[in-house]
This record gives sequence, C-alpha cells and structure tokens, in this order.
Amino acid sequence: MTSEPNLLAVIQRQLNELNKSEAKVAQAILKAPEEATRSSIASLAAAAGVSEPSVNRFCKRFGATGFPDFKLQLATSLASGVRYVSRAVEFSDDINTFPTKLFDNAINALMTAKEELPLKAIARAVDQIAQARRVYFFGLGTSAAVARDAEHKFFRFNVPVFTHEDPLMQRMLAASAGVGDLFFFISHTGRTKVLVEAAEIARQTEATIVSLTAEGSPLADQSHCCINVKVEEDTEQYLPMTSRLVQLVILDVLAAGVTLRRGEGFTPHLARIKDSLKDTRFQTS
Amino acid sequence: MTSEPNLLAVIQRQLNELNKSEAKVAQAILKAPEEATRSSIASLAAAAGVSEPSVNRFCKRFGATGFPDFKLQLATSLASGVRYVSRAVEFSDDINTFPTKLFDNAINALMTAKEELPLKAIARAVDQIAQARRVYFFGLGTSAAVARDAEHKFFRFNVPVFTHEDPLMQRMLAASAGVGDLFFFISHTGRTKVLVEAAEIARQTEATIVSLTAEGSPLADQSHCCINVKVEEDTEQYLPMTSRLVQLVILDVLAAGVTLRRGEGFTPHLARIKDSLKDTRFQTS
DNA sequence: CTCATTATGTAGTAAATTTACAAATATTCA
DNA sequence: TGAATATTTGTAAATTTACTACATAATGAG
Repeated sequence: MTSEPNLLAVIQRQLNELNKSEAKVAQAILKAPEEATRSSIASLAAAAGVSEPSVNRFCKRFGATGFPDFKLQLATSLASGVRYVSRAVEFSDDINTFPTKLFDNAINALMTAKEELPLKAIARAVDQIAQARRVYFFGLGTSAAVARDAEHKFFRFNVPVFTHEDPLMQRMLAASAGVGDLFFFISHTGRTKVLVEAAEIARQTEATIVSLTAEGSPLADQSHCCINVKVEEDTEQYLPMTSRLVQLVILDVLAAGVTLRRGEGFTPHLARIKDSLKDTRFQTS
Repeated sequence: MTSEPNLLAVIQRQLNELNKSEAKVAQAILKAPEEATRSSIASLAAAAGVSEPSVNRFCKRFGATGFPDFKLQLATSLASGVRYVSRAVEFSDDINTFPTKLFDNAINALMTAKEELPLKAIARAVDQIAQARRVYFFGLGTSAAVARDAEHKFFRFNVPVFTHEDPLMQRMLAASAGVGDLFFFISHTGRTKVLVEAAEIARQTEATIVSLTAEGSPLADQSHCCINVKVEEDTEQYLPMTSRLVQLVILDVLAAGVTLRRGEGFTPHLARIKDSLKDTRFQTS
C-alpha cells in the first residue's frame, strides 16, 4: 500500500540500475509521462522500441501488479503535482525552460525533505527553543541569510534573539554563554571550520547547542540536538539553491512548533506585533 | 480535455439526475473511490449490482471515453484534490501534522508561482542586471534576509553588489545613484513606506529600478521593471512564510539567467569562487 | 391498453494484458 | 578463449478485460 509519492523521481534514480530494454521504457515514460498514462501497453512498447512483456516487467519491477496498476500509480503521482524531477540548468536553456527547471528543483527538494522529516529532532529542538532564555542563530555565507530570517521570526516569541555573521563575534558570544542560552547553528555542510570552532567553544559552556546541518558532520557532533536535512545540492551548479529553502521551511516548522507550545493565549501577542507594522505601510487604495 | 478537478463532487451533484442503474454505480464509486480506481469493470459492476455496459455508460456520461479513462480521471482527481492544499496550522495540531502542513503550504506556493511566472519581466530583469555596473538589493524585515541571500548569489557575477537593511543608508545610496546603478527592491506588499520612498529617490536619478513585489503596489509604480509574485500569504498565520520562498527561487532564476547570459566561458570563474572555500572546511573523513 | 421511448442486460467480439516458453545475449570460470 | 550458466529479451498463446450490437424489459404518453 505504499504508493510512492514521486514515481518519476524513483524511476529517474534507478535509471542506471536497469537493463537495456527496461531503461528504454523508463526513458519513454520520463519523456512523456502524461501520455504514458493514457497509452496501452502496446503503444508504449512501440514508443520505447521494446516488446510488450518488457514493459510489463518494467512495471512489476517498480512495485506495480501489472501495467494498468502502474499507469494508475503514475497518474496518481503526476496528479499530486509530483512531476518534479531534478534537472540541471544547461547553457542551451532559454527563458521558457530554465525558470521552470529551477522551480521544479525547489519543489522537488521540499517534497523529498518532507518525506524524511526528522520529527523527533524537530520536537526536541522546539522544546529547547521554547525553554531558552536567549537564542543565537549563527550561520555563514548563504546560511547567514537563513539565520537572519530566523531572527525575524523568533524574536516574536518574547525571547531575545541574536544573529551574527562575524565569526569573531560568534566565538566571543559562544565563550561567554551560560545556562539558558541556546546556540542554533545553520550550515549545509556542517564542515565550515570557524563555525564548528564556535560550536566547540559554546559546547564548553552550559549552553544548549542545536544545529540544522548534515548528519555525522563535525558540527553535528558538537550539538545536543541535530536536525538533519538531506538535500542533494547539485554541486555542478555552483550556486547553493535548494538546501537553504529546506532550511527555511524547517525554521518555519520550529517557529510554528514554539507558537503551538505557547498556546492559544499567545495569539494576541503575535497580532500586536503584526499591527505594529500597520503605520509603516501605505494603505491599500 | 479539461480534466475536472473534483470528479467525486461532480458525481455527487448529479446523483439525482441519474437513472437507477447509473445511480447504483455512482453510489458504489462514492462509497469506495480508491477501490474503484483499482477494480475492473466487471467487479465494479458486481459491486454496484448492475451489468458491465451500465458501468460503461456511466463512464461515458461523465465525459470519459470509456472505463479505463474514467478510472484514470478518478485517480487523478483523488490524488490532486487531497494533497498539497494550503491548510492552516491549528492549535490542535501535533508534531505529526503541522510540519507536513507547513511543507505542503510551501510546496503549494511554489507550484502556484511556477504556473504564473512573469517570464517577460524576468527576462527583462536579467537583461538589466547583466548590464548593471552596480547592484543594490534593498529589503526590510523578512525581505532583508532575502536581499542578503541575493547578495551572496550575485556577487559571483563580477558586479559589485550591496545590501543594506538600514532605511537611511538605503535613502542615501539611492540619492547618490547614477547611470549603470541598479536598485533591486524586495517587498511582499510593496507598501512599506520607507522602502517606497527610497525607490522614489532612486527614480529621480539615472539608475534602473527593478522590484520583486506585488503588482499595482506603490513600489511597483516606481519601478522600471516589476516582477510580480502572486502568493496568498495566510495572514492569520502572523508569520510570513511562503512569500519569501517564492522570492528566493525567483532570485535563483535571475541568477541563473545572468549565468546563462554570461555564457559557458564563465563557468571557470564560478568554479574558482567555489574552490576558494575549500580551505575553510573540514575535509570529509 | 398499445405504442413509443428509454433503460438495462446478454452475448459476442475486439482489444489489451499476462503468462509460458524459447531464443538471444551476456557473464562466469576453467 | 570457449563452454557452461545465468540473465535478458522477444514470440506466441492464453486469459482477462472492455466494448458493441442487439434484444428484452421497464416506463410513460396518448
């Protein structure tokens, strides 16, 4: 009963583990998924240049009971908005193709992350943030922007929140930490030296250390609680894109978690903060 | 070819206009829609207590070419209706539900934005950024974090990039702008007074003004090029979440656009920047 | 009550899918 | 390298599934 949320991605992933004719079928399907759901086994076999039983075997390999069942799964998968296979931008792309690709990659990353959310770590982080007397969000590079975003979100919880991009400030603040302080480190790789060092320093105090980073990384090792985010960043791209999106949504999740923890009585407080901005805006005409 | 978004609702609605055996089929489907997608025409006929052609006629009545096509539509409808609908987090939610909701909302926002991307404006913005001598990214609040992220991305293009969260700095820089300067304003509402004022000041210079904001807003009015992002932020949520994600991906799109514009010869430059970070990281063990 | 109309089912036909098996291809190990 | 074995792929028959044409039953009008 485990209907795969993203069948196309699964096919894509297994592409090189398939034998020749199965690969042909896979490519035919990836090329025109919608059409595949509407065609008969004969026409798909013809499109892929293989025999009908090959198509049938292909279907069974991917967990379907047969071709009709496979078509159903494929249709379901497509309908749920899941035709999002990661595709790299190429120099041959034009304005009509590359924006869509980037959006698809982003959507795909979020969907993948959603499937394997580390709920236990998240719950624990929410606990720790809710109890903290002070929270520091530290990140560098792209993650600094994420930290900044977190600051804008978490100050609403009546807890002093600080962000610093400066590694020296990070070190000094880490060194002077005490009970009730929470350091929240954000790093895609978890291997940035100065950040890990700041974590090491903080670790020697009574402070709590939470990190949003890769499992098993040096940074994760320094943390009381590590929220592991699995995102395969397309490193050929040279621009980090998807990982920070996932990080941001996870921070939203943490913020929502703290809100829920605060309880319904907290809503007026949030409303007041929102209202405070009213006069800074031009009214809607 | 317009596949109905909610086939079950349509069936439900027409229920009393159907004749006896068709109504039986309808009820059988409404009772167990998922099962219906998996069964053969024979078993569905048996379940409804009618003959097979009756089922077939039922299918055609609802716009399908036949039973298999109907099953496909039904499956599609079931899948798309249930998943990825924006749902607000409620106080009754627990750790198993609210993280998923937030991810779904984020995914939903990106999917919606992808459907109505303002490609022309994007292409134009890419042109203007590619030609700019200097680029300023200005935003406030959550958008400041987005601006920061943009800075981390665009400096790679050998163009001086600046970000400032301070409205006074923004005004002064706007005032001292000249030919070749590009001001990129980021704002969800497009109504933040100090930001609009900065735009007005910049507008009086020779600088180019691009904005990522709501169409028809005061900020959009001040811009040479406005990239319109339609995201319905759940305002009851009190925390801006989805709009900034869309903004970030649009900035990714712009960055990719500039990269493509620079051409393939630019890749080594990006690689060099990436390599420069190598020594700041702990090696993978 | 009869005729016309609509609704439903039966049976046969066509199509699609699956299975069983054989041929072809690749792999292993001497 | 070359025979033996395993794997892959295709052919053809069997089976299931869906559709069509037609016949019968039910309904309703005059």
